[in-house]
Amino acid sequence: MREITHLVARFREAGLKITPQRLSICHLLKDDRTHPSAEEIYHKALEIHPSISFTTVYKTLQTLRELGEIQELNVDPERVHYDPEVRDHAHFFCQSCKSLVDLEMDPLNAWMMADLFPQVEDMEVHHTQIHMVGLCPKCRDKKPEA
Amino acid sequence: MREITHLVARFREAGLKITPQRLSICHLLKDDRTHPSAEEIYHKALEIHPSISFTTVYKTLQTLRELGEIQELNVDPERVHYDPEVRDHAHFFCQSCKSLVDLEMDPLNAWMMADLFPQVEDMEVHHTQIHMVGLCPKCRDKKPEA
DNA sequence: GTTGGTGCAAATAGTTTGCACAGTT
DNA sequence: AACTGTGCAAACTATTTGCACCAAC
Repeated sequence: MREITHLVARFREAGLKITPQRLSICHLLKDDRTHPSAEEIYHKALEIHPSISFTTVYKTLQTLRELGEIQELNVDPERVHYDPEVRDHAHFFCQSCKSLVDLEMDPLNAWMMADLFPQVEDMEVHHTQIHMVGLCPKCRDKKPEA
Repeated sequence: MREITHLVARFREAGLKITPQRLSICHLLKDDRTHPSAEEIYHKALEIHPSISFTTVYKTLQTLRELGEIQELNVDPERVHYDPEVRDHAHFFCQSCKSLVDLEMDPLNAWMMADLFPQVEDMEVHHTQIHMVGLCPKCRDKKPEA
């Protein structure tokens, strides 16, 4: 997700209006590395706009996704999470505490990915999601099993 | 997913009963490389057991997942898909026709994955999902854009 | 006979939409 | 003024559960 000024320009180009709600949602997303769900973004937005609706949040997220400014993550079977970082990178999802953290991937490796899967030569790949699922250190220690 | 005889043994060990419905679902899954959804499996099962319920299919899928005989794929935001192949491998999901195909990955590369993400050393990784999302050759040609 | 399974129907929850009014341009 | 965005409420859909009866063991 790019600078707010850039987002504003993109909204204008697309004939979309700049509303306080949208701006707030953009600001909220920009600094959030926690991969929030729509619901979580809605609750944070409520603190700024006590009368904002979930619908507005939802539609804004759709808009930002269509503009390619955020990406949706489908790791958590229970809900979609949103990520302001659109460059391909990996994620670790903890099945216990549901936390979702970035896994850095150096550009060289990212570039190598396509080579690992020669079959995708025929496909038009829009994005790649690499998800590791399991238990984070905290949750692993909580459940010592036996 | 292993041989049916092996599955039967595992059911017994776990104190689970061998019912015709379960056996049929296992057979259906075993030969299916299309990554069906629960609904699709249900419809195939209906042809064998005209009175089978979605609930039974659903619960059997849960059981097989708990036994580690199948894995759930979270690529399609609209529904969960099931895969009888539990070894780590990648998938390509077509956003247009919703097809989901396997991307082979040689064992060496699979093994390398962990090295690409040093951060996961602290995590207990249960499984890895690599998803490439975009358009398959057919759908790409259908939408020539401009 | 005991225990777990099946199937029906209803509940749950995340997501999506229709529409009237309000705000941006 | 024109047109898009907002917010409410309702619809939708995949998923999950409670429970009475049935079947495997």
